[in-house]
Amino acid sequence: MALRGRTQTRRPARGAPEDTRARLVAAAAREFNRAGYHGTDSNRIAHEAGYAPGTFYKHFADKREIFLAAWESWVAREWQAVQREVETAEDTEELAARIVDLTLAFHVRWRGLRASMHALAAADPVVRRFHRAQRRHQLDLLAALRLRAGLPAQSVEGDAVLLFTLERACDAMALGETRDLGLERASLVAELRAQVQRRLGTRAARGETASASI
Amino acid sequence: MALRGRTQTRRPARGAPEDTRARLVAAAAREFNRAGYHGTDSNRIAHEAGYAPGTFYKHFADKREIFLAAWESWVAREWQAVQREVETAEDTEELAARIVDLTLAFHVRWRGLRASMHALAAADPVVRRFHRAQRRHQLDLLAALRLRAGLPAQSVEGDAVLLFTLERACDAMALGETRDLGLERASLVAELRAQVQRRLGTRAARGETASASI
Amino acid sequence: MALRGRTQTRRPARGAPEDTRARLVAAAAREFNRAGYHGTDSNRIAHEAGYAPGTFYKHFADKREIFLAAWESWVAREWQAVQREVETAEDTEELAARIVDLTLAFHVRWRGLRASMHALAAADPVVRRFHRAQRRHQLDLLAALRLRAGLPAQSVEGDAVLLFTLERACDAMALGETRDLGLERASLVAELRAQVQRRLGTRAARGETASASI
Amino acid sequence: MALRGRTQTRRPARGAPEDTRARLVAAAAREFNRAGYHGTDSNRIAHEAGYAPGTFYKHFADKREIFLAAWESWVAREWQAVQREVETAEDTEELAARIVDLTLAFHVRWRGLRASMHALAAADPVVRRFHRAQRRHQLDLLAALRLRAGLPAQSVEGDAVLLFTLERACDAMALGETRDLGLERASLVAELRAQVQRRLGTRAARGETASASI
DNA sequence: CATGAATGAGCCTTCATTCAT
DNA sequence: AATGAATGAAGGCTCATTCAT
Repeated sequence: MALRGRTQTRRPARGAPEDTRARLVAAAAREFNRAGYHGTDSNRIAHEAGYAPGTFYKHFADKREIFLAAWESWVAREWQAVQREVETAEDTEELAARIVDLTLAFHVRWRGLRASMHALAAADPVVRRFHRAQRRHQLDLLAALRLRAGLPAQSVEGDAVLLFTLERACDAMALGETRDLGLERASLVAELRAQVQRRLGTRAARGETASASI
Repeated sequence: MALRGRTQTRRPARGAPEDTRARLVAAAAREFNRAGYHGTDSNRIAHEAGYAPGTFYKHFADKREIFLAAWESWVAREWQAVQREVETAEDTEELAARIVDLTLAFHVRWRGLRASMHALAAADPVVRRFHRAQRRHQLDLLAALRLRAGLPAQSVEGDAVLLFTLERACDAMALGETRDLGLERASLVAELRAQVQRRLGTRAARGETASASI
Repeated sequence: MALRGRTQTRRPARGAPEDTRARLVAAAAREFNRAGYHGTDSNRIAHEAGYAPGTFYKHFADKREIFLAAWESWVAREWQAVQREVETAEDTEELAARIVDLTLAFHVRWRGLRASMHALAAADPVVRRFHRAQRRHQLDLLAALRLRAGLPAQSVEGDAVLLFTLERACDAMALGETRDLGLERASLVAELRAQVQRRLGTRAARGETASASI
Repeated sequence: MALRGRTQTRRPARGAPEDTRARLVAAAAREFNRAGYHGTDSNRIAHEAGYAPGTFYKHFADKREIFLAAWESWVAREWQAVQREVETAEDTEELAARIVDLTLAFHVRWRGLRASMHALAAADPVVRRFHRAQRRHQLDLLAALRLRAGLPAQSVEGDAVLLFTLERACDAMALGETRDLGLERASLVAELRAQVQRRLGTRAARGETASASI
C-alpha cells in the first residue's frame, strides 16, 4: 500500500492550478502517511508531486496548511465514501459488519496520517479546531444512520463512546498493536461488530440497553 | 537566543549520577507533556533540569532515549499506582468506578506525553516495540485483577477492546475533545463505568455478557 | 501566498508597448518609494501595474533596470519641474525660498526612493554611474540659474556643498529625522533659505562670501 | 582598508562568549561595510568570523540585530574617538580643521555601513529608532563642544544643518561622488572648514552670524 | 561528573527570473 | 504583447549532538 522509494511523479509541466494543488495534496497525504508530519518536509512533498520547492508555496502558506488540506481532501473524502457504502446494508447485522470492516480498512490505509493528526491536534490549537469540526460531523452521521434505518435514537454520549471504541481498536489493528499483543484479529472484529450491532438497536440487544445506554 | 521565561530548576552541580538522571527524566516528562516531542528540545530539557546540554548526552544517547525513559519512569510508574489503588475496591461497582476515575485522572495528567507517544510509536519501530511491551503488561494486569476478585476469566480480545475504549474515551476527555463536541462528561463517565462493570462480570451483568463477550 | 490588500490597477490588456512600460515604471516608482528596493519584488510591481510577472521581463532586463528607469522617469522629471518653477522667481529672496520649499516637497514625496538610491549607489557600480550623471546635471542647472539671474559665478565646490546641505537637510525633514530630534521645522527652513540666498549672491551677503566661498 | 577575498579568521575554538560576539560583530561590520546589508548573509558573516552558522544565532536573534550591534560597537565607538580627539584642539581654526578631517576619514572608512544604515532607517522603524537615538547624542556633543570652548550658544537647528552639511559632503567624498563630479577635494574641505569655523563662533565670523544664524 | 561553546546538516521559505502557451 | 505557472538557487534560522576543558 505504501509507495516505497522516490516515487517522484513525472514533471507535469504546465497545468491548471487546481491540478497542481491536487497533485501536491496527494503527494502530501502519501508522505505524511508514510513518514509522519515531522518525517517529511515541504521540499520533498513538492519533489514527490513532481514540482520544485517554490511551487509548494504558491499553493500553501506553510506545511501545516497542506497537512490540513491533505486530511480534508483525502481522509475526509474516503471516510464519507465509507459512510455512503454503509447505508446500503440490508439489515442491522450486515450494517454493523460493514461499519467495522470499512472502518478498519480505512484506518489501515491512513494509519500514518491519523497518528500525525492526533499528535498535532494535541499540540496545535489550529489543527485542533479543524479536527473537532470533522469529528462533530461523524457523530451526526451516526445519528442520521440510525434515523434512516428507523432505529431508536440513543444518547450522544453512548454513540461517542462507541465511535471511540471503534476508532481506537481499528487504529490498534492498523498499527499492528493487536498483533504484537497476540490478539486474534477475527475475535476483535467479532467483538466490535457485536458492540456496533447492539448500539444500533437490534431487537435482541434492545432489552439490555436500558441499563447500558445512557 | 536568550532563554527567557524558563523554569530552570536550581543548579544541582555535582551529584549522584542517578539523581542527575532522575532530574533530567522528570524535566523531560514535564516538557514532552507540555509541548510534545517536537515542541521542545534537548537543550531546553537539560536547562529545565538545571544542567548544561552536554550533561544530557552523558546520560542519554539521544532525544528518543530520554523520551522512552520519561514514559517508563513517570507514566508507567503512575499507571501502576492507579492499578494498585484499584485493587482496594470493596465491590465490583466501586472497582469499576475507581478504574474509570483513576484512568481519567491519569490521562488528563499525561495527555501531552500520550499524544506524542502515539505519533512516535506509529513512525518509529524502536518506540513501537517499547510501547507494546508496556501494553502487554496492562492486559495482564486486567486479567490478574479479575482473578483476585474471584471473577470469571474472559477473552483477551474483549479485555483489549475494553481497554481501548477506556483509553480513547479518557484521551478524548483529557484533550477537551468531548467538551468541544458538546458531550456531557458525567454521562460519558457513567457509560464507561457501566461497560467496565459489565466486563468485570457482576452478577447482574453476567446474564447478558454471554452474547456480548467473546 | 494569496495576494491580499494590493492596489492592483485595472487590467490594461493589450496596449501600446510604451504605455505598458510607463505603467510598470509608475508602479515601480510607487512601490520602491513605499517599501524600498528590497522591500518589494518584481511580481508585485507587475501586479500593481495590472500585469503578469512575465510582462515585467518583456520590458526590463531585471529589477535594477526598472529601478533606474523609475528614478529617471519620475524623480528626474519632477526635479526638472522644480528647477523650471524656480526660474520664475522675481528676486533672490523669493528664488531662495522657492528652491528650498520645492526641494523639500520633492524630498518628502520621494523619500523612500531616494533612500534606496543611496544604498544601491553605494553597493552597485552600475547604479552609481547612473546616479552621478544625474548629479552633474544638477550642478550645471544651479550654475545656469545664477547666470540667468545675472548673478556672479562662484566656485563649483561651494555650489556642491550647498546642494549637499539642501539635500541632506530636506531628507532629514522628509524622513522625520528632524522631528525626532525635536528641531523646529520653520527654523530649519529659515536657515536653509538664508544659506541659499547668501550663495546666490545678494548684495548683503556678498561682503562676507569673500572668506566663506572658495 | 577593506579586507579582500575570503578572510575567514582562524577557528577560535573555544572562547569566552564576549570574544565570540565581538568577533562576529567585527566580521559583520566588515561585511556590511563591504557589500551592504543585503549584500551579505548571516552564514557568511559567521564564516568570516571563523564560526559555523549556528553560532551566529547563539549571539544574535537575527541579521538586523547584529547590524545594529555593528553600528553601535564600531561606528559609534569610532565616532566617539573622533569627538574626543577634536577636543584637544588649541584654537577654533584647528578645531574646525580636525572636525572636518576626522569626520571625513571616518566617513571614508564606514561608507558602506553608513549607506546601509540610511536605507534601513528609512524602511525599518526599529532601525530608525535606534538611529535617531545616536543622532540626538551627536547634536548634544556639538553643543557641549562649544560650551567647553567658551563659545556662545547657538540655535540647535543651525547646528543640525551644519552636521547635515558635514555628513552629506563627507559621504559624497567618501563614496567618490565628488571625484566623479570633477570637484576639487581640497576646495571642498576648505569650504567645510570655513563653515564649521564660522559656526563655532570665531570673533571674525561672529559679526555676520547675526543674520545667518537662527 | 559536568560544562557550554560550537557545530553543521538541513528545514522552511522567498523571489528574481524563465518559457511554453 | 501578454500570460502565469513553474523554477531553483539561496538565504534565514533551528536544534540534536559533540568535545575540549
